Amino acid sequence: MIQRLFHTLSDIYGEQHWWPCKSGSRWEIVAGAILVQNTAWSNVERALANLETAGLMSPEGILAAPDDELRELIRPAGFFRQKCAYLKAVAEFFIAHEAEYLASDDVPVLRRRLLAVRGVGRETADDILLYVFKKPVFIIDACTRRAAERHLHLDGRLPYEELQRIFTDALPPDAELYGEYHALILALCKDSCRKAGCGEVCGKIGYPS
DNA sequence: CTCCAGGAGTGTA
DNA sequence: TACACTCATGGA
Repeated sequence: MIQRLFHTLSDIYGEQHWWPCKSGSRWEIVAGAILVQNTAWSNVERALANLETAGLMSPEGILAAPDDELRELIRPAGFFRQKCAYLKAVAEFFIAHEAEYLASDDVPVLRRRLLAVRGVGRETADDILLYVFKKPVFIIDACTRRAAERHLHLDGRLPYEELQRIFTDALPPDAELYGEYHALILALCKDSCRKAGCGEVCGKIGYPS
């Protein structure tokens, strides 16, 4: 079921080539992962563009910027007071451990340590492990839970790691595959399937009409 | 106008 | 463990 859904989505939406930011630098992905928390990506793009224009698209730049200035730059992404503090905490961690995270493959340990950083919860930690450091970690977000419920007949309210294990048990540990799958699920999420009058897409997937 | 988007932290029972 | 609450902007 899980593999079939992937191939169906892949046929419909094609290659997604994520993470969607312009430079694709590791830090830009980290910053995006923090800024996108409970926020539309269109708002994150403005904040990232502001950081770029201000010359602060680096962990060192984030740490050097006064809170007042940083908050103004990221304001479009919402929750700017929290996210200002989160970005600084993650910047410090990133500077200290980037090389180590590139070298190590001990995913459970890397994940635990990321979760100890202020502002990094399960989903953000997995965003970073997968898209920044290319570790085979499957991301569970609100869209994944909805897709799991509607198209895989799973309980979307299952605990994070439990739902995650269901996906990883059904798939080979391939970071490329996990990244595509997550991107495809978000493509599905933005599509019409969660609205009334679901069209051709839902028919192919088997969404009950 | 209301609703909500690729969450996380804190407090309560 | 399981909820309720807070944080904030911009688009539909």
